[in-house]
Amino acid sequence: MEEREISKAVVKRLPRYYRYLGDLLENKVERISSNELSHQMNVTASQIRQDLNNFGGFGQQGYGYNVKYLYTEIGKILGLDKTYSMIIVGAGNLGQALANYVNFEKKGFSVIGIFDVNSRLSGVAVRGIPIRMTDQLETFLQENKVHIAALTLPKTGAEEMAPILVKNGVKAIWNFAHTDLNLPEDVVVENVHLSESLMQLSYNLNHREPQGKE
Amino acid sequence: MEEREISKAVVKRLPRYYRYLGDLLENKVERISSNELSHQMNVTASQIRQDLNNFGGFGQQGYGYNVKYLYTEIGKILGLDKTYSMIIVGAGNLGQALANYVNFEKKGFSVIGIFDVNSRLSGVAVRGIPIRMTDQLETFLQENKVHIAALTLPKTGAEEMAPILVKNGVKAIWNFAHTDLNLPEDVVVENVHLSESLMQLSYNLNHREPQGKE
DNA sequence: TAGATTGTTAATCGATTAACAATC
DNA sequence: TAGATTGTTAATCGATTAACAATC
Repeated sequence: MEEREISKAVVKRLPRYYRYLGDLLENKVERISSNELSHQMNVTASQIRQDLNNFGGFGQQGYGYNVKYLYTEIGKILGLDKTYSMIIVGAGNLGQALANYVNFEKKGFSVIGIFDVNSRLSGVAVRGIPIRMTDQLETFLQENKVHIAALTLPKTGAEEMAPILVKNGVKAIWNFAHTDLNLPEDVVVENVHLSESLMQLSYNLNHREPQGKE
Repeated sequence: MEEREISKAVVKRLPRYYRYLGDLLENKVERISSNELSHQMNVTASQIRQDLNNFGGFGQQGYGYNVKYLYTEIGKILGLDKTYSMIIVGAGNLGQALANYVNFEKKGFSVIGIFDVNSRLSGVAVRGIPIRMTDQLETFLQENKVHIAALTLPKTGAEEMAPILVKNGVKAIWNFAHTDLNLPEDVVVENVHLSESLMQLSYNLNHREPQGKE
């Protein structure tokens, strides 16, 4: 199970490979060379080969890569051959968007609970999943195995909830709150900071090249 | 206006500095050294100083950085001293979440229109902004200066809409669709690929260190 | 002034790209 | 077999970290 450490940059590229391979698969493309893929994806062929070879030799000299095989293998590397139970803490627009979304987009991530502090949402259902009150969260965690918790609530709420989640065995947090959660090393956190993304856009909008050169 | 090229990595860190400085400001901290900030942010002091010095000397030897001043300056670098008009194309949960969200979170980004193809949403308002039909988009763009367009609609829709936006002068696209938009060089695109973020989380969940070491 | 801490140069580290021998 | 293309080593490039002189 223990390969040498894979860099963050590589891990970040894997889902993109996966997406392109999925598209190729849909278009019934059977095989592809790193060169051809590099043109489609706008990266170097060298990078593709290096990235893949972190995990093994998936190609064949003189042939390239079998699309279906490579797609499946990257899926396995990403853990998409497994299923995960997920809860969403914070049933605002964003939480509800995720609830509607995650199930659709990718099998394997199954939303089994949605929580909120707002009692007006009590009993309201999103995609058949009733919104529960946050004070029932701990009990719920004890009665249900939860792999992933998405935090779609304000900063202070997220900081309060995270340790409770961790205490009750949640090992992965998808954090949409505007804060960096400080959690034990064996808990993985993936941050989605939308306002920081928007600021990057704003930066780039103000610093882009004048349209002179093509 | 033309400094030497700033790397993507640096730009990505700026909003995080901005957030920490904002928090410090709220806590009435007047000055901070790169060393102290580095501890709070879990980065090296060297990196902070290098990053900032891409844009100028904001500190003072023997003193450190004035929090309020640095906060303001980074804000300017990010373009947060300006205002932007924004539209949201795709009025599903995610689009509505953004509409509710962007205004709150950061002044300066003002949502002036929301569009969707679904005629059942016609006339429905989100935060006082009526949802318009997509076939009115082009006219709207001609009548209103739009700086930023958020694309919160499916892949195919996004690929159709993007060129229309660009043709009518939109220079910044916040893309939530699962596709890489191929647009002219003077248009900036910031991608938020949630499913890829979730896959990274899944990867890390499956490859994290066993909890042995602290 | 002495102490602190920046701005900046130099050293190191890591990631990307190039090159090519291995091999299908 | 000859041609294509990988897997992998070596070279380059860029980003991070360390060190320290400048200076408040």
